[in-house]
Amino acid sequence: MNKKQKIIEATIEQFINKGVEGTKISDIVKAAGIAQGTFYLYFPSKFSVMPEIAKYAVDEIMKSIEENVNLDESFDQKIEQLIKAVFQINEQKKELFAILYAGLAQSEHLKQWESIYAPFYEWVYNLLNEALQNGEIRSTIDASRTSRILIGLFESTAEQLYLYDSTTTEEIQAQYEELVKFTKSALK
Amino acid sequence: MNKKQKIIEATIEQFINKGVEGTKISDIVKAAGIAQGTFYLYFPSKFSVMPEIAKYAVDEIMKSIEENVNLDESFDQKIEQLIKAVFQINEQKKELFAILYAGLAQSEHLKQWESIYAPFYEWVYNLLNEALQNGEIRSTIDASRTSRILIGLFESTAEQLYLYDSTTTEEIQAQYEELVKFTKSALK
Amino acid sequence: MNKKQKIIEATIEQFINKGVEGTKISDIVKAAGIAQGTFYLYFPSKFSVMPEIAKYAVDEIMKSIEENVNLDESFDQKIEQLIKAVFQINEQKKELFAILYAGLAQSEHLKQWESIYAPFYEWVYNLLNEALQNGEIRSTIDASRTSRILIGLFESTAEQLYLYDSTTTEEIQAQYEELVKFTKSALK
Amino acid sequence: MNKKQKIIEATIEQFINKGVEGTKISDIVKAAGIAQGTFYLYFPSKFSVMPEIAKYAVDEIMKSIEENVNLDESFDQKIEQLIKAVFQINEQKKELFAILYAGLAQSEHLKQWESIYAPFYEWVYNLLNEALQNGEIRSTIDASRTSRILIGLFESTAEQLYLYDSTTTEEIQAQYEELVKFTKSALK
DNA sequence: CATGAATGAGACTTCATTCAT
DNA sequence: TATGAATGAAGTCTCATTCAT
Repeated sequence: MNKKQKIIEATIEQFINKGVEGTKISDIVKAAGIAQGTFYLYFPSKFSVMPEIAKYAVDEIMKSIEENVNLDESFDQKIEQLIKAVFQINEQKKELFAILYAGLAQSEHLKQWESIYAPFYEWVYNLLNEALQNGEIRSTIDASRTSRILIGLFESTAEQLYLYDSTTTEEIQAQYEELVKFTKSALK
Repeated sequence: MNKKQKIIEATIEQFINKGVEGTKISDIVKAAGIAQGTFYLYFPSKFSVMPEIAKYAVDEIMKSIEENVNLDESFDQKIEQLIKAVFQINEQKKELFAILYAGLAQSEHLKQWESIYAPFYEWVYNLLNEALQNGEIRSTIDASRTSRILIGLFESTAEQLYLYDSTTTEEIQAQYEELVKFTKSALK
Repeated sequence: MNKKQKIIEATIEQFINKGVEGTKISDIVKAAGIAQGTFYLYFPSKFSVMPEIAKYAVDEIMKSIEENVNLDESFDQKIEQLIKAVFQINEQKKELFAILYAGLAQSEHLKQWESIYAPFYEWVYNLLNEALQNGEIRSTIDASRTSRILIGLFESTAEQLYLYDSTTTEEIQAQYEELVKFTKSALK
Repeated sequence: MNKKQKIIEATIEQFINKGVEGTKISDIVKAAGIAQGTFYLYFPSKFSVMPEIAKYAVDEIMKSIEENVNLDESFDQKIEQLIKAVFQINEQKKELFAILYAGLAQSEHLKQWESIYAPFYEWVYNLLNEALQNGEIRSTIDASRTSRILIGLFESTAEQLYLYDSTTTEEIQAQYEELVKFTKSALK
């Protein structure tokens, strides 16, 4: 594997284990099995690895969607599956997403993340557009604006649930169902 | 003003200007006009000032709600006004909320923030409960769960808008209207 | 002794022993008997100690002049004594002056050194002015310009001699005499 | 051009722009258009390029002398022209000479520079010798010693003038004239 | 001869924390 | 309580040098 990829993977691992601020460059290079100076050949700082991590996270989201959502089913079912996909990936990679959500609030890199998140936005946008054409959702919906609203809605709800280690499975299931009802109703 | 209050205000100011990680204890004491050692008489670290900041932020949210929401009007109007209140305070204090949202993702303090956020949750919870009793929203709504969903929905949408300096007023207005429609429909 | 003074003395000592570039901040603080961080309370870098060193060197020059030059004697004798003073101090502190001459060529600090060297310039200027009034030197001399020429002449000659460890005493004596003749003739 | 020559020229360029200590090997190889490791095939360190730079500088001095001094004219005119030549080259290459003067004070390489400077010393030495034979200067002059004194005198005066960016043309002209008078008088 | 990615020792600088006053 | 000079551990980053190709 090339060294850049090694650095990215080691950084994700260390960020998850120790948090962004708690991670030292020396932790990263140790985990990556490279020399201290080598890190700086590829990135000027640990923060500049963040976009790569965001790309990885969005890839994971998209993979989760692909695995969970059956495009042949009804719109309602696809919404359920989509929410399930978001919940699942947030559960599996909760530390990773905690890092991303915290980092997202640092506006300096927002522009970059706009483009990194694009595949997710687009997927939801297309879903809504198709549903609009099929008359499956109310015609007053603006697909572009609503795709942003939906993504924020799903992620904020998932975040609330999974960042608490103490949340029970029943609790999560109940909140999932509430969110599904809420969303379907919102789009009707 | 007593020194503790001075420290809290100086910390908010510095966190907003330089970010949490970028703020040094020496910045805070300089801004507060106190000696370096004095800080430690009140707080063990800059992070331990965070709950005070969160309290301040929730106070600001509640003030914005009180100013914007007329409890005598219809449920639909109250929802509109509530969203307006959330948008307004996110606009006015966007750096402050950026800090909070970033901090929220660090699960260590989530428990504390649960209780700090309580007034806001409760306000929305009561709003929903009353609407349920008046038959103004669908009866399948769980007021407690939905209050969390709504708060996440409103704040994530506002955050997306205001953390971009480049978002236009028209864009914000349009997104506001989309969100109002979305929310009303969700609760119907 | 206060810590700033300790730093200055330790820096001179280390610069002389190891050269400017060869001296580490850690060498200075070790020699000064203070903590690493303390250095930065007083100076932002080792280079910023240079003006203090230049002041010290000019003090040494002026002390050497005071010790060697008898103001009551004839102009010719005072010139001889002045050159002797410059030679003596260049011999005694050759490493210190080597550092200064090297540093002088870095134009960034020249303005500062102008003012630090002022006492020496002024002393020579006054000497020439008095001699002009007494008719001891040719009237076509501009005291201000010639003071700069003389200082350059004396220091460059001394520098050439003392920076070579191998220069013999006889050689130095002969060059001293040649320089005295040269200077007297120049001013006649 | 061969790579060694490329390295020398690139080093001069970089030393002038960034100073000796501020220049990295990587700057040199970039400017020379060669690979990092290639530098070490020709020089063991950046400092070891210094003698080559000194040779270049002395070549420049000698060229300036050849251009400015008409050997057929009177001794007084030749002195004027010589000083003009030194001033001119110090003006044109002030950064280069700043580097040399600073480097000269590092005694380690003085021996080498003795021989590099030889052509300049010799030229002045011959000038003085000839003038002695023609009775154009006082017979008490030792040509060898005085050639060193003169070179120090000219260069120190020029250095003082040109290292200050702010020195005016009039000021330079006046100092030039004072130096010419001074020198002629010294040799009479 | 030439390359240039990789190395890693080590200097620099910061800054939370202490403690004598 | 309050002060602020001093501390020194710890992390960042640089850059000369190497060596497999």
